[in-house]
Amino acid sequence: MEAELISFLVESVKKAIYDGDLDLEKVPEVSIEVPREKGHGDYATNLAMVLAGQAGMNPRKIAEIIVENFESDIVEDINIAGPGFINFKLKNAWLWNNLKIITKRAADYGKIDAGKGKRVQVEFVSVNPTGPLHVGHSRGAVVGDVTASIMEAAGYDVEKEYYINDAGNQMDILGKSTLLRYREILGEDIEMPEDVYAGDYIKEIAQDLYDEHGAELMEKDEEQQLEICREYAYQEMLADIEEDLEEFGIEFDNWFSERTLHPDKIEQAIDLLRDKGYIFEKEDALWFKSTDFGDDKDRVIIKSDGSPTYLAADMAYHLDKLERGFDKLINVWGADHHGYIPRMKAVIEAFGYDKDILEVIVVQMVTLLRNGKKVPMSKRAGSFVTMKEVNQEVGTDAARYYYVMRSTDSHLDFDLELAKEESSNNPVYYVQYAHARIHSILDNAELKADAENLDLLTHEAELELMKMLAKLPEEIKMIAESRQPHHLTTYAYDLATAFHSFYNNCRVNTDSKELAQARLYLVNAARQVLKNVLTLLGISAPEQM
RNA sequence: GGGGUUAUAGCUCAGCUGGAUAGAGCAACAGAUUCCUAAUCUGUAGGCCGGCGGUUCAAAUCCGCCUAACCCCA
Repeated sequence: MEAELISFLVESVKKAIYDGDLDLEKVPEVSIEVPREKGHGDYATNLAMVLAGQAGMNPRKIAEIIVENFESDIVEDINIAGPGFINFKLKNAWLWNNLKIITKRAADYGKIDAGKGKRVQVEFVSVNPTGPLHVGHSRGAVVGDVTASIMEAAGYDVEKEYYINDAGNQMDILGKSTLLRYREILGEDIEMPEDVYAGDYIKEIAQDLYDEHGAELMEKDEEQQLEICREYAYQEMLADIEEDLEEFGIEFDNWFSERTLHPDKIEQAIDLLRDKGYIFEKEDALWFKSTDFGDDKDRVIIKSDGSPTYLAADMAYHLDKLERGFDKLINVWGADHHGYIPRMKAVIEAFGYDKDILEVIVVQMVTLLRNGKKVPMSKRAGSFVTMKEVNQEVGTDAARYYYVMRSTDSHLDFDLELAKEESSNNPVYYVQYAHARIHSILDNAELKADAENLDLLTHEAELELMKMLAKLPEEIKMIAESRQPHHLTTYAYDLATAFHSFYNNCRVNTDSKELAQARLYLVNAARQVLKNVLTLLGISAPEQM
């Protein structure tokens, strides 16, 4: 819709320039918005005000010229208001026709080709497999998942990836932690040191290990014991993570193991940078000269003991991503990693790519509250609430909605008790209820939906609903471009509001056959759009509640 | 000490590239269903958009400084 209006406007301006009414070099970027005030029409543009400077005329005069030259078959009324706004009122016929488009495209309605098939990788969650996913990870998981879905709907070729940090010291600690618990099960009196994972899940892993292998580990030397424990715990942890995510409706196209980078890929990445002159030696360590690319200091990549740093592996990993030919790499990171962005951008640039290929969505922290009180969480201390626990407590639909409903820039307070107590006021139920209500209407209908008399749909509430339905493609475009999935929950809510208002104003199954059939057609289109939006959010669309 | 994010109604938050009278939910108050699900709808009230400067025809939005909270780094 916006695109059509813009092209009509551009035509109008071109014509005015050609006729000599406007003195402009070229037609500028035209933007269109939906005015806050309904009285201002369906759409509006500030084009005349933007042009005022370069054309050297007052905005209202320019607006008059544009309006005089404006021709369009979808606009009912066009007028000038305020300091120079041009307001448009659409013909209802356009809205009626859009219902047919929705019906025809069905599950594909809302999909657009703005992404033009560009290949985008979204990497998210990527939690170390040393413990279960906790509530702090959930938000990034949902944000990444929904962002990926929306970008796919916007016409990008999207791949979702999980990077498994399965190499490095934390894996050895995992092995050590498991071994100590295992020996405890065998009857040893163990005092847990500070530098191990203390969570109860380690005990469970150790118990499983014992159930499978009995005491046979003790016959091996300590190095072997540690390795067996490490690998056993790793596999169990990873399986748990995959299961938790799957239950949360999150599936990845690719699970990338850090181990596949050691040591060859890492060496290759370093060699590449060394050839380009970005590697130097100092104090027995190997450094990456990231300050050449705007980082505030250079970074160690190989420590003096010869072991690679996290950054070394991340370099190799991102080189691998770049070589896979993605046009855009989107990483979803927690706010505690934001300081990592400049050095990763430096890495991308050092490899010879545009640093803007990498885009990081920084997701602010989640504070879990219970009865208004902060739940303290520390992975090391073993006191944390898992993703699974929260999802079981409030339900995955509500959990997903809550995690994605706020701007990623804002901190999120998630009160469990509130989420449960207020479940009847939960926005997610409000949206789902609209969907269920439509099914109820359709179940009760004795007639079949028919597009024959859509021109009977002229009630204010009907027009509002149809306009809301027509907005979905524009919403998808805006959300995909801004990477701000929370806007989709706002849209879902507004759409539900438009429907509930319609429901209370217009009876669908009425005595008038023609009107009933037209309204059934409208209601079915609304059902489809609600369903499409909920699907993008990964939330179920119940037919009964 | 340096950096990031946030600050908007009593509470939780929207406000897309600067635009017309700053919006929604919850809470409060007043109403609505002989009829498709009242988990709904309609209305009222509630604001120095953290503070001070600056840019602009126009600032909640952009820039600078200050304050507070959270998070990173030293």
